[in-house]
Amino acid sequence: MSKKYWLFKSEPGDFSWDDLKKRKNKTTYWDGVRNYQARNFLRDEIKRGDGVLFYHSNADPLAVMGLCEVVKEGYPDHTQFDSDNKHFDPKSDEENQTWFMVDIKLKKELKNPVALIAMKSNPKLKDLKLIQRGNRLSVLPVTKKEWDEILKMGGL
DNA sequence: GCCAACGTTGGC
DNA sequence: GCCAACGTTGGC
Repeated sequence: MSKKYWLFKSEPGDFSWDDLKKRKNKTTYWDGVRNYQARNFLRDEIKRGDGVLFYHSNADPLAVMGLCEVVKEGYPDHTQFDSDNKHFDPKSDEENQTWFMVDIKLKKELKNPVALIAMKSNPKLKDLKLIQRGNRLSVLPVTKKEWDEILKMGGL
């Protein structure tokens, strides 16, 4: 099975690249995804060893900050059962697991964060899902070519 | 703060 | 099953 590549969005106000750096083992679970298409990726497609670009949305700058690796494959997102959590889903229960998450570990920081504008103006990235109109997925696939190009732009 | 794009909800 | 209303995302 060949390795796949993904881009995860996070609002730094909620969870930033720096927050990840401070985590034990630089590892975190990726909770709070409440979109079915993204859920399907998390549950079915994202495998241990896959590469993840960590992207800051609703931020300054809007940019890919660094690389992570998937260290644990899809398992139930416990926040769906926690009524104190803002991601609580009353329609979900232990027998009816709706939402899933994976664990990712920080691998490498980009020398230069790759800004959204830079990706938009790079013709090699014209098909990147992140920059397509109306895109709202917080977990989306990236091709090997796009992955390599973004790493290059980031100075790796 | 605005608003376009999209997903979800609920009445019918 | 349709679709209007509403909520959210996320760039600007």
